[in-house]
Amino acid sequence: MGSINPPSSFYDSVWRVVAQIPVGRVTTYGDIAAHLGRRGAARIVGWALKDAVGGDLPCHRVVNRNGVLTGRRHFETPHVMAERLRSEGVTFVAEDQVDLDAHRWRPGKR
DNA sequence: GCAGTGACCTCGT
DNA sequence: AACGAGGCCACTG
Repeated sequence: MGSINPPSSFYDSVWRVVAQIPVGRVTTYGDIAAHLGRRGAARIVGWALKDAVGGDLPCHRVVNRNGVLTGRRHFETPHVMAERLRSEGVTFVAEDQVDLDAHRWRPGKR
């Protein structure tokens, strides 16, 4: 807050929202896209995260509508995503599926 | 400027 | 209920 910067592109907006995800919480692509005003841009969110893998953005806290770690295969190693979420206290209902009902976070709430 | 891509979502059968 | 196909939008070559 305080200093706001105009988003250079849609990616910047996504990265900004993802960077505000608290620890131990997860969000979905559709929620981010909807928060940005683009419901059909859910795929673009994934693209932005792909460019953010290896950066300082908690891309592992973004899951699909089912809570499945769809992007784990794009990480350095497939198990990194789940390991990180578990390390933050996120519960799993399956090997590659997190409990959305327990850690669902919505953008804008910081 | 055109075409291809893709870590999704929704609808139809 | 489960499976398949299409649509959508923004970025890169």
